[in-house]
Amino acid sequence: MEQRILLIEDNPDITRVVQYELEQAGYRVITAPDGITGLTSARENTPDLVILDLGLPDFDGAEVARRLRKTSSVPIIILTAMDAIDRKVNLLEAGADDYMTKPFHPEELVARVKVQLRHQQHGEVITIGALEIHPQKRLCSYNGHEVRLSPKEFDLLTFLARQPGRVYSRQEIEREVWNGELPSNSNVVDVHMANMRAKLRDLDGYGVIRTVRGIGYALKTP
Amino acid sequence: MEQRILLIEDNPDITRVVQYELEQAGYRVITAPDGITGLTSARENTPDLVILDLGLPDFDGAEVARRLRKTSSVPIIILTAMDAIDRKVNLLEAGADDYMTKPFHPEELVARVKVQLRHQQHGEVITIGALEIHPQKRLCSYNGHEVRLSPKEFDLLTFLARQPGRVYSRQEIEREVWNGELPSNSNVVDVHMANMRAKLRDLDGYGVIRTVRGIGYALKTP
DNA sequence: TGAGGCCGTTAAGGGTCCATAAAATCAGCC
DNA sequence: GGCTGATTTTATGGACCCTTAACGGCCTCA
Repeated sequence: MEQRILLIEDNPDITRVVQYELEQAGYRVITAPDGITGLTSARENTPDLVILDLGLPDFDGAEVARRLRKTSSVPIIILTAMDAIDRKVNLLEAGADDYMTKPFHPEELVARVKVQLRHQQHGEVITIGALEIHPQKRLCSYNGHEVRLSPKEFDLLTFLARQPGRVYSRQEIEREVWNGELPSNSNVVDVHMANMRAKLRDLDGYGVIRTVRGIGYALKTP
Repeated sequence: MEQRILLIEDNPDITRVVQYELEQAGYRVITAPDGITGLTSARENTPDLVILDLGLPDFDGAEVARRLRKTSSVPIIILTAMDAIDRKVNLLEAGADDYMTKPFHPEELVARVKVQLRHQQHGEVITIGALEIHPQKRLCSYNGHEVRLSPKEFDLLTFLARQPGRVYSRQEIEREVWNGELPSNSNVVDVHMANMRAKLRDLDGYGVIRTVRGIGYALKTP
């Protein structure tokens, strides 16, 4: 299926060139001249990727990126002037996946678009030893065998997998996975850990989850 | 085979010029002076491409595009006055593939027609295991046997097929397939899934659609 | 070695979410 | 204007999951 790219850019010259290059590469391009229009269009057209200029007439680009991120995980590529490059950390933090400084070669932009879409296509995979987690697909496998996890179990394991080896306290886990809404004497976390361990045990996944007495839990690194 | 182009345009002058150019380029041209006639003609003649004027005497052009799209994915090129250009996003949303602002050079229109027909020619096919989807023809088959899907069902399946395996939330599905216009407690999505599953079940297409409790639906990858 | 906390395990209750059928509404077509 | 099929709503039953609570084991420190 034809992939759609939303280009949010106020400069008509840049818009025209970029649009042409992208269409030559086989993408459908939707354009918006300012942040408001762009956000609306993103909601209506659900593009596969967004290219966003920082210097928009109405909004700060980072603000637009942040708002996009609130409702979607669409990849975002930022266009920025050379002198604004020191804010790149902020951009990546705001949810941008890549950035380019003006002036740039349109072909390079196309190349980066392809990279982002390929990432998106394959979907992130977290690998920890024999354990594989596909957050997009919500699938998990051990040694190539599927592990059927319940929703909470999957969230829990994915959370631990964010930093394998690091010990997370029950409080941290409850805050992230349960949004902090649990009675103080609940042992739900323990129960879920036990259930996951049982499922992994059936696949020789002994000791994937490590208990640190008095502190919390962690995933064992290979 | 000679390709047929349906031209829906109320201005006889434009009609004559465009028809001449297209016939010179080797296409067969069918004309219609208003929306009703155009829609009827589209059904009867199954053209390979439709050129549609926005300013029709009876209907809004976007409305005509939407109706065409309900039963066919024939490429649509919109003709619009310059001052209506800001509605272009709406047009693309309504299902238009391209647009031209009046006045235009007839040769440019012919060029765009060629581009659209070339895209069409390639006849993209999405294959997921034994499941095949032809977005242009709006046909779907399993193990070589045709699956008769309703328009909404087809849109739904095609949407899931954009990234096979990835889980889409009901919200995402409603945004894309229903344009986000659904009461918050509706379960239409579920019902359509059930109906599709029933149709696929008749062809041994067991378990093509995966339910992810608490999240949404996904297509199973082979 | 014994007490006290901490953790593992289990099973049952209650609740949420989903599948399905059937009824109701809508839209296109003759 | 009625007919047909598509779409949506409503209702019900069932599957699955989360949580609670109770108990037993193990570790640790006196």
